[in-house]
Amino acid sequence: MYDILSRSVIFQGMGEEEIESALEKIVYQFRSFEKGRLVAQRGESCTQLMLLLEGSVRGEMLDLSGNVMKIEDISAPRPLAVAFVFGKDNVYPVNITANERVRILSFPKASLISLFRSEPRVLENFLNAVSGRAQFLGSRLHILSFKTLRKKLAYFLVQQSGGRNRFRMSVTQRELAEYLGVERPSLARTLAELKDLGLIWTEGKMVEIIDREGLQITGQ
Amino acid sequence: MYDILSRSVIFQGMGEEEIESALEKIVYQFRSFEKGRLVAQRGESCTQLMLLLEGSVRGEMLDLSGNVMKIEDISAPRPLAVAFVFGKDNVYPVNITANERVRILSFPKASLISLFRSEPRVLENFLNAVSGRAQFLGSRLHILSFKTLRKKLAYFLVQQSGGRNRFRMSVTQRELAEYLGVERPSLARTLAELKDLGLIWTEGKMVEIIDREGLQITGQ
DNA sequence: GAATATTTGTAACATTTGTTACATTTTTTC
DNA sequence: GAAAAAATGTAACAAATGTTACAAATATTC
Repeated sequence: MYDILSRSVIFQGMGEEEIESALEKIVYQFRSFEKGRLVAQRGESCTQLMLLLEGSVRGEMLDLSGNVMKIEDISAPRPLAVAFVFGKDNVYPVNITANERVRILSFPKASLISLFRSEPRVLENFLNAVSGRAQFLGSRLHILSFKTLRKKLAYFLVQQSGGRNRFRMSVTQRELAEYLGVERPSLARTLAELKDLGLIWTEGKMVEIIDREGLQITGQ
Repeated sequence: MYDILSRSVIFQGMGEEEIESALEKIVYQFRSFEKGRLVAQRGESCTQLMLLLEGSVRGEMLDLSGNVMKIEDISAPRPLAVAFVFGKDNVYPVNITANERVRILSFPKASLISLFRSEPRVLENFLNAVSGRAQFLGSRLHILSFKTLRKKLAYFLVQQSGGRNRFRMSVTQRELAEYLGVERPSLARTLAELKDLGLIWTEGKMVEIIDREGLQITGQ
């Protein structure tokens, strides 16, 4: 188990013995859920940091008409809901459901705080995790704040390129469409427009940015 | 100054003398910026926690075509970029510009960490601030993930109502439209649709939810 | 309370995106 | 490497949203 923990964002940078001795001093709990079971329910108060040891879960919300909207997938060894242990609204924002059999290590908030005291590395890791979460959400929000799909896509491509002129798309069109909040055919259409305009060139998953400035200006 | 700090999210819950003696032990810096000056530039690395003592700043990005897009306004005594002191990408995501003359208290990351050690309350406050930021962004993202404006608006109204059937809108249509990422006339049109459907009733800024379930189901 | 600024309601039309469907290509599985 | 599954390209049409403009209502300022 300690090998899994040492690869998690919360305990990274610590040796297995170090983790073991740190955990001896605090209270924590093992929990297992079978496939399809509810790990946490929307609105339920979040008083523990949960760390996935094995398996994966999905966050999803459902409206009154019964539609399920998948928000996110989380796999071991990631923590669940790092941003909801602290802060004002200590309730899960979505239902969390087991995709398969999962094993979870669960730390009450008090244990977490005492870990912060005894292990500065855990505190730093936790701060990094929550901050990273906020950064990720901020960057998603940023891209969604563009009003037209062409702008969203242009911004995404420039960001994805990381300054290089040729790069490989790391996601499928379907995934990218979901990320940008549009339908897949709409994305394909806009991608074709950028190609027709001579701003980019693509072959399979390879993308070449031909006119970087034009790409950034496109759509005003 | 200590009175301002005691009202900030970072030092709240601490008395003025307590704050004063905590600050005596660490390094920090005062800075001032005139109206219109750049407080921090996009891409610049963020190594300090900045706390607005006076005035307000705005976060904005600009693309190569020179268009300015306002992201957010921040007023004293709020901290700037709490989520960028820690985490992987320690760079400002946007330009931060002074709206008027501002005074800022600036804590290097090392000072912050030593504050965390000596003042558990500051640590807790900081954790709450970053978590709160992630929660805020997550909830905005959540609302933007609805594909149609009618769903976004319905969700917003249900959320805003807080369970009550009559409530006062706390924002103008223009602000709400910006929040939802749509144009103001589009919002007004959709609001009128919800009224025509008999789901809500409005007069001035007062809103009454007539058919809560219908509102939640609307638009599937 | 008169003058001014801001907000709201609404309309016509342009543009963008969604929807559905299907053929083709690429990747994965066995 | 053949078969199956997934991903991609594209088209026609429907629906939603943007754009622009203006009048009416409301709030703010002096």
